[in-house]
Amino acid sequence: MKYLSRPEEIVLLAIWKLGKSAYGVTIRKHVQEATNKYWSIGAIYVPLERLERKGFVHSYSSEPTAERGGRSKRYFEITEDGLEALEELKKVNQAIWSGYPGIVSDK
Amino acid sequence: MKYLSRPEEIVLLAIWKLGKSAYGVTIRKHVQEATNKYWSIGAIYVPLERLERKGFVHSYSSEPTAERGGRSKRYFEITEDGLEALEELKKVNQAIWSGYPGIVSDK
DNA sequence: TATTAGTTCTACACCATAGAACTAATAATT
DNA sequence: AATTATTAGTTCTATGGTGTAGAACTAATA
Repeated sequence: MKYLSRPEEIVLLAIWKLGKSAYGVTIRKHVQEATNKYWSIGAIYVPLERLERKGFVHSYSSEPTAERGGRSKRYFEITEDGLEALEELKKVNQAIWSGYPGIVSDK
Repeated sequence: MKYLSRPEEIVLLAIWKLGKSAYGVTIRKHVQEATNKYWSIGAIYVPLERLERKGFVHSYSSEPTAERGGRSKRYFEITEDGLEALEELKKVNQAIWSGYPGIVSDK
């Protein structure tokens, strides 16, 4: 299994953390805060599209909300395969970083 | 500063860990063991080339050794910029993974 | 001349990233 | 009430860069 690219990893983790409230705008906000960097709109939506095509996330449209501009949102949720990919990635990360200063390997 | 791609991260960490003995073949071996996956020759050397172009590593040729096929090796060493990039990456990794089960954030 | 350790080369599909354009809702204006 | 402005949100698309494979090449000893 190929691993996820870094943007895919970052976006997928954001979805995992956001749970039920994961849609384009909240994901982007979360990612920008976590990485402390500007992310363009495309830098979020393109990986989202690819994650969905690969089966790591699934999306559905909500009802519009009754606020100005409150159009229907496209919510994302992580799939079983997505969870597995995260576990796999976690293992690889721990393996490659183990021994580096400031990294606690929890065994 | 853009982050390193994943192959670049993996290869750079391998160089860091290998220290004085980092050259193409040992790097490849180390990376394959750490990730438990097959890596083609190009999958190692191309990122190496790019890391050098970006100033994260530096390379030099050794004297040939006196063994069959023992031609001169191209050793790699991590630069100051490379070390900084690793520190930056470590921070990003900790930020995006914090809160995920099985991750110890050492604060 | 054969064999071996090691590196260079290169091709191509896929990915990263930016941001303009589009959509569909409510609010303001006449 | 009809029209226009504003807003939240998503879709689209272009382009340069990256990921990955492995064949070809090189330079040493057997």
